[in-house]
Amino acid sequence: MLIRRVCREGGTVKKKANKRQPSQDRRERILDVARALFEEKGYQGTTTAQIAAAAGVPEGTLFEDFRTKRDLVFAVLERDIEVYLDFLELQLRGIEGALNRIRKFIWSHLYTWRRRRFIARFLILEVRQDPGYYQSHAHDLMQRYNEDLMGLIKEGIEEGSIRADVNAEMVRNVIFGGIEQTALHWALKEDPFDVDTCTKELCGLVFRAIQA
Amino acid sequence: MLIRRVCREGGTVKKKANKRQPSQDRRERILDVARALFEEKGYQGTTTAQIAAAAGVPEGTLFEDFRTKRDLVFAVLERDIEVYLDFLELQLRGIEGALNRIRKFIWSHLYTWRRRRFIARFLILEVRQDPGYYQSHAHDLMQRYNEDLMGLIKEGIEEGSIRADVNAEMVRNVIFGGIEQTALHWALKEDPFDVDTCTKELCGLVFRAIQA
Amino acid sequence: MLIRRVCREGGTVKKKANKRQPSQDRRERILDVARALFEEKGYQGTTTAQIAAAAGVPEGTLFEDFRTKRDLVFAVLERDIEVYLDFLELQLRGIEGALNRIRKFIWSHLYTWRRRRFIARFLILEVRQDPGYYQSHAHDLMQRYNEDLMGLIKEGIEEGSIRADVNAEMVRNVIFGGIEQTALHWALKEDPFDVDTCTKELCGLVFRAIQA
Amino acid sequence: MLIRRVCREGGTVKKKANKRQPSQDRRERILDVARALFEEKGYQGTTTAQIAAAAGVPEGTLFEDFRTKRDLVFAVLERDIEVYLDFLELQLRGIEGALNRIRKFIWSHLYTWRRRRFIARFLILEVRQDPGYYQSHAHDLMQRYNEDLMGLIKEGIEEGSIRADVNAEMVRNVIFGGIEQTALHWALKEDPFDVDTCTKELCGLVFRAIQA
DNA sequence: CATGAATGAGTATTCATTCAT
DNA sequence: TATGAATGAATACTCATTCAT
Repeated sequence: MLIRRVCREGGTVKKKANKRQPSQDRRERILDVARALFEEKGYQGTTTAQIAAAAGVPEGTLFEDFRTKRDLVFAVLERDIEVYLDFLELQLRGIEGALNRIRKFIWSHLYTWRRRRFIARFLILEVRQDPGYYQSHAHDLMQRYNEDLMGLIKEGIEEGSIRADVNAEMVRNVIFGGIEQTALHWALKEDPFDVDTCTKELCGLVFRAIQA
Repeated sequence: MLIRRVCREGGTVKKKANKRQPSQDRRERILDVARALFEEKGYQGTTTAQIAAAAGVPEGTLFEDFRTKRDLVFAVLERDIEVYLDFLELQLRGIEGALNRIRKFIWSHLYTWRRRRFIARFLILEVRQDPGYYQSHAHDLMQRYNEDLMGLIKEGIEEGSIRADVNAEMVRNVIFGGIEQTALHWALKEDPFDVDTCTKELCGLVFRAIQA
Repeated sequence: MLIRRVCREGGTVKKKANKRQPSQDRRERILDVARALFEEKGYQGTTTAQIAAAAGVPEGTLFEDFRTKRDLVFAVLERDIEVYLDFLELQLRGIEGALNRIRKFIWSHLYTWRRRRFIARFLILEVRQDPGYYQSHAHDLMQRYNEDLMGLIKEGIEEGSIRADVNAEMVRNVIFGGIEQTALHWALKEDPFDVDTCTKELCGLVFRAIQA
Repeated sequence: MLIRRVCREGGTVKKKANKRQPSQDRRERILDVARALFEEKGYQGTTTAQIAAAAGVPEGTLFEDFRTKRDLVFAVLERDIEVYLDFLELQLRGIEGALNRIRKFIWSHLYTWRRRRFIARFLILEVRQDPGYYQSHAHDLMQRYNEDLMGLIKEGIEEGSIRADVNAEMVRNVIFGGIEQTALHWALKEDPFDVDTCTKELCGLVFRAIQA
């Protein structure tokens, strides 16, 4: 079965002289354009060929940096989430009181989703359907994030600033749900929201509900 | 308000009343099996061939009743939403007081999503990415549904049962968001929720936040 | 994940008015051109696109008639082998004596391979590497064919026309091997052989070796 | 005749004697692992990356020693065939009589194929399809090998030990064919054959056919 | 000479939709 | 109106080979 090769070898394959690409930049560039394209057209709607073209790399290179297309999305997500979690951690430093920390948590979340529509869209709409997501590092990060909020709620209960009779899970649902609805309207309709105002309003409602 | 439902109540729900009966049955059958398959394997994961086979109709027939596969999903959604809205309207009859009506609204929503995982999954995860959705009748129905809740909230403010200083939009966000988070955990993890308990907990939180 | 479809649906896809193709003819035509191409360029060297183009059918049609490319080769082989076995059976009728029957067997084999280079090439060179071959109907047929020759040899021993001390397996090896070498030189070098002469010479040698 | 071998015997077998040693080792190592991999997974089934990795050389190095992957297979073949021809030449020394020499020829052939399944498999199944093979040194060697057997047959005719009326070509076909069939069953089915027994049986048949 | 990252051409198969009957 | 065979566009991934260092 040597035939196929034979055919290819018939003519010498000459291409334009290629220049090397600094590898690290390249990976970042791919992640950047992939995020933009995924944001614009969804996961299924974006082809690896499009990503490669937009990043100015040959298609084969994509698969050197990322084993599969799916690995690529997860890599985009992970990078963004990690940046966000670092940011969040910094934001929460030096803030006292569970409620104040929850307020900051909400603010940071809205602030980030506002700037990175990609995270909102993919976390809410795309990856949830992918069973692989639940084994991914991105999911781990989100789990921890989730637990962070649960932790803050319980902290509040312990320190007495949050009523002991609230159901922490439902509180989390309401907070995440409120954020998600707010962000979603924007993510889908391009109807931008004001982070400070939304934070104030969401906290206004939620705190009145849970304050001791 | 929910008036529009009332209007359509006079006649039986027949869209193309002149179509001969076998066709009508067939259409329903297709919608039924399509819903089941979409629920099980998602939109992309379900082929028109599978739907046709399961419905016992030739593949070409699908495209007589529905111009495209996308139209078919939307039709499934529309039918379910319409059934739901009829149900909701009935549930709300004879209930006095905005808060009581909102409670019933939440309960109905959770109750229905619990029984029709398809609506939850597709409304939250699939159709939102489809620009066509925003022109579809399904979206119109959801819009009006949305406005219904807004109406109830404003009603409450007017009748004095809800604080005048709440932001109605954010209240709606918190309510829908809370519902969605609750339903989502279930839709994705098969972790069933109890409708009555969840209603009670969600209302407990929300009402404490908005009660005058 | 409705996006991809959406994109495709954007423009109406209009093609040249297609004419129907009588299905049975088509299958045969595909088998014919596939045989020719496989013969010319081997299995790996032939693409499904080439086969489809040569047969004048759209590529998708190939996969309606044959589930996979591999199924297609086996189908070509099976058809040819079946035709050959029918032919052989007819040739052997009314011939008395194991040696005479073996001579006819050899002659038929050479005669057919001479006309159907494809069988020679694929049976000797290509399918043997394919594990799937050993489960295929084509292989079953060849097995039976093999056993037929072994049967004739044993028959000869029983009737006393073949020496009892020969190793039947090696006799078969020598016969098939002799045929194969003869056919192979031709199959590869386009150096045609004369069926009658080769039969005479091969039988001359072999019979002198095995005759009682 | 086998004379040519004798000529090369004076010096050790060094082709590019001026090459520095490490390169020579490397080349051998590559040939060794390539043979093992080709044997195990066939030509198409083996990637140059795998070969490079197994040989512990960078991929680029492969293409310094061998212009293409195809050149590499041929090189493996050539080396094995050369080793075999040297071996054969040695085996035939001091044997008198064409039939005795042919017997040794057959034995050596079977003995070698038995130990180097690679040669059997590639010569019978893979390279024959490659038009490049017929220009390769490996093919030259096999041609000469072929002619060697033809020479022995003619020798036998001249010395009167082989009947003058046999067709030398068909004798060769029967001998090679018999060997190939025997080896093939083993190469494909892992059904090992006994070299001495097979030699005896094959010679038993063939000699009875051609003995004067 | 040696390297190994970069390259991009190449390919089997699926499936929504059409349209000749 | 109903059919279902026919259609062909669309797509992720591999791997032999090159060439800048």
